[in-house]
Amino acid sequence: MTITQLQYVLAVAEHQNFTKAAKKSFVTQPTMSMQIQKLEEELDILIFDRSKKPITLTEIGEKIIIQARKIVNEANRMQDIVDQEKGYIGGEFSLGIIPTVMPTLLPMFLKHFNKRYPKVQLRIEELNTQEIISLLKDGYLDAAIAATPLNDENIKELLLYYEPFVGYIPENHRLRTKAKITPEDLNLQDILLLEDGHCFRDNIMNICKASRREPSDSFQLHSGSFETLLKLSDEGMGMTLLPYLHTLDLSKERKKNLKSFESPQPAREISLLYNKSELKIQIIKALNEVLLSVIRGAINFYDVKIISPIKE
Amino acid sequence: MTITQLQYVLAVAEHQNFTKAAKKSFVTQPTMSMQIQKLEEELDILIFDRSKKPITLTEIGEKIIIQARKIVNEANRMQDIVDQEKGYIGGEFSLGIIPTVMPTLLPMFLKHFNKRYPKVQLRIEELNTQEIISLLKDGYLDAAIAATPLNDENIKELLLYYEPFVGYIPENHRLRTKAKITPEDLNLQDILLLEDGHCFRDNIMNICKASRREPSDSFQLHSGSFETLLKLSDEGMGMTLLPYLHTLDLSKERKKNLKSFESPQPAREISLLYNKSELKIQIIKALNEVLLSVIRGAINFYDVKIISPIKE
DNA sequence: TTTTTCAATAAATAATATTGATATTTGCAT
DNA sequence: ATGCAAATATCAATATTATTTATTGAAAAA
Repeated sequence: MTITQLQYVLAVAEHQNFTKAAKKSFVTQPTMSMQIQKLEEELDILIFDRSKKPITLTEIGEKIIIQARKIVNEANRMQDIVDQEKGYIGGEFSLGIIPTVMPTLLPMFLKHFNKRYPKVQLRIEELNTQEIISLLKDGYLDAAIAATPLNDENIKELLLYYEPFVGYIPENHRLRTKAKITPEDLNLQDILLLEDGHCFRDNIMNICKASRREPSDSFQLHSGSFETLLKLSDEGMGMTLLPYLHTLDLSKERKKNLKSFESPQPAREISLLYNKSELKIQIIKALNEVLLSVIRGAINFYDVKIISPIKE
Repeated sequence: MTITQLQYVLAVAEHQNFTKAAKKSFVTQPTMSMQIQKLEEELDILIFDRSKKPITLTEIGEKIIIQARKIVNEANRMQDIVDQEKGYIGGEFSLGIIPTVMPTLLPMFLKHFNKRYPKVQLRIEELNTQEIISLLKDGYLDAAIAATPLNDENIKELLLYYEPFVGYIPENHRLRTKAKITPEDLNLQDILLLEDGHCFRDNIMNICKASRREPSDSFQLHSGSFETLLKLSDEGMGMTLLPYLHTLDLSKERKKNLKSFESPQPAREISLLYNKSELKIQIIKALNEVLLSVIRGAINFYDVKIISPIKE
């Protein structure tokens, strides 16, 4: 059994197709077939059920790839250990970020990070929390930025910042006259929400739940971007809630509609996440440092009340 | 990097000698040298410091072998997974046993186990608790039998039995007239003990400590075998304590000198130990079953007080 | 049926591990 | 110092193994 064979098995399991797996592994298809056959022969079992289209894993094959992934991950970690010892920070690094953090945080740190660690090739992807959890566990992502706590024992969290929610209240709204708002003021009926799948939506549902209001199935407009919500709100369709960093680059006009919560402000917790296996931990630490240094200037809240990002 | 190369590195790290490592790995010395050089070149570091005699690991080499051991262990586990799936119980299995358990337990279960699992090649070694802990962690032992609890998070324990301590009181001893003895009766001054390193010695020290007597540095005779202690005791040199299973095959004469403790009897806890990585878990489970079935007939105590095997 | 897709097979080749023979180094004793 | 012994490195030859190109075979799609 060789590490290469295990990588081939993982590739086929991923693509469910020998030819594609071969391409992705930069070898020819016969190489794939033969090496996997050799491994199957050595273990004296069938890993793949080739009778089905597309190819599937056999029952034992499922267990084989879990173990194969472990071995390959540990093997990759060897280079990590050497790099760390040498103080070398470089290589490919893939980072997932949730949509509601992406546009505000990315411009703040990307340039800094690239400048300080030019040998790290960042691949950044916008993903929702569920995707992030699953991809982190499978080792397809090296780290991610999302709302926490997740309470997942396989994923470690490094706290980045607390980001309060800020109300965006259009003219003529019932809350317009209040100086500060409270969770009890909120009514899910007239809050414009992002579409399902965004944890920010769940955050807000949890604020409202915390104030003991029942969520309802009435007609709600859901959108994937805050810009849309803001426009709808400007049209008088209701209020909405924004994460603090999003409020910084609103127009003067729109800033007049902002209304913050009474202290302790409800806030979301944003953290850097990574797999407990600590693969590429030295890059993760570098990333964390850069993020913290960038954030320190922009955001600084202590008296906040953390709202869980999990659907409750 | 290949798994074979990692195995070679582990072999050299173990033997501190390329030539011996090569022999043990069934290859020639040039193979050793070249493959390890190749790995060192690929990682661009030196794993071994060849200037010292015997060869030592470099600072980074220490970290390399820890990771190498992980990878090789996980790789070995692959065959395990397949075996388990097939219900196959076989292969080499190395078991450590503490000296004070070895002679009584081994004859009881070895024949049964061999008969039931003829394809398992048991390699049994007599080791003290400290050696067992260290070898289990390093993966040189697949399992071990020792006194517990160890409270080591890397080692799992399967309880086998509780074995009470029994007093062996020669004629004319001050305790001879008592029907049953208590921990408070004991005085470390006149108890014959096994030599240092045996956990059974520590067990007894802990009984005495539990009865609030100070251990002393007076002249004590220490031996490695109970037979010696018994002979000395017969000569009137003092009393001693035996584990229950050892009392079963004493001569009629000697059995007259036995005196048990008042309930709850102080007892040691004997368990089957294995690494938390659960390598060869199916053999461990098989071993546990056989041990339990054999012990069930011989020993059966519930109202006992467990004495820690750890030096306190 | 014909075409397309995809994995298996065969034979040739390239890459790599291993070996036996030998050189080099180091420590140690004379 | 000199020679010896023990151990690792090096070299060239060989065996083994992975990979490739070309082709076949089987199953699904047109």
